[in-house]
Amino acid sequence: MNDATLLALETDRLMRRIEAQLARRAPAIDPAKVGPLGGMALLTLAEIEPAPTQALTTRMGRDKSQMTRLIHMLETKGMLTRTPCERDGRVTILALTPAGHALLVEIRKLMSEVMTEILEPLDANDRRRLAGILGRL
Amino acid sequence: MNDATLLALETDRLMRRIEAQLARRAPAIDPAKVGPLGGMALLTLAEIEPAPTQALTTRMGRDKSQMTRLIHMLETKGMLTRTPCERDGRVTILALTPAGHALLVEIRKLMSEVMTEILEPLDANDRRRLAGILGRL
DNA sequence: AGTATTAAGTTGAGAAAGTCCACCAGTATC
DNA sequence: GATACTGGTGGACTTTCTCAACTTAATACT
Repeated sequence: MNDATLLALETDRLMRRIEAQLARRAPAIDPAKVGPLGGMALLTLAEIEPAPTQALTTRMGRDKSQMTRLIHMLETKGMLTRTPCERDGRVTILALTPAGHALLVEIRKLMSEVMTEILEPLDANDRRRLAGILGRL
Repeated sequence: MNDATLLALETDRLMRRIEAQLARRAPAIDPAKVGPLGGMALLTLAEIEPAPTQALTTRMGRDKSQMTRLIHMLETKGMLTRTPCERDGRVTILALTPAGHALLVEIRKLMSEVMTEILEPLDANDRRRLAGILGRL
């Protein structure tokens, strides 16, 4: 077995575990039913808010049409606002609403519970290293 | 932003990049159209072959019904064989066929191309560390 | 032995996620 | 001002995922 290949498989496994854990506990904190992808979008948006759709799209690595629909869903649920950009008539700027921020608090709490459980076999050094490495990729 | 949360987002981003790169180049080497998930399954099976369906299922972290269908697809394409277990009448043992192994050679080649590209910003030490850490998770 | 659980695998149905393509409306280029 | 490009939208479709019901086989109970 090739090293690089193994690495890809293990990354996939890790991601699946994270998603499974989240799915198991998410119902409790997701009354608005934004779904896992919606949650990801909110988390990602929080990093760069306010930002044009395009920025969120590339950051999440998803198709733009998928993003359009996701964003509209989040807008109708009151989690974010879409305001047209003044400088460029094509772009719309996304920003979280207070409700969006409130939901994020819950999502982050959940996420950190899940991650501490999953990262449990790692010591503090490993965690720092992992974070550093992922940051560079 | 919480560290653990960031880590999950970055893992997702990484996985998406891997998948996107694979999808971009896969058509060339996938005349049998096993698809990305099929490729993953073959790679994973290669690690543990011969193995019962259940082992592959848990290793891939997917739902068993999904796995049933995926495996049947791979069987009809001649990539693996399903033989009933003698000891336990419930389980079926999966094994790669020569065609499966042949396809795997291509998949691995592709995978390692993609991964060297993606891991390019890391030096050898980081790669070893990352592999070690993922192995422990 | 005879019933009750539990486990492996299959099937159905439907939701969620992802992909591909054509399109419109602004913007930039020349 | 015609042309190409970019951000975002919508339609149609495939793949992946999930949930629940069911079959058959093994195990546990007592």
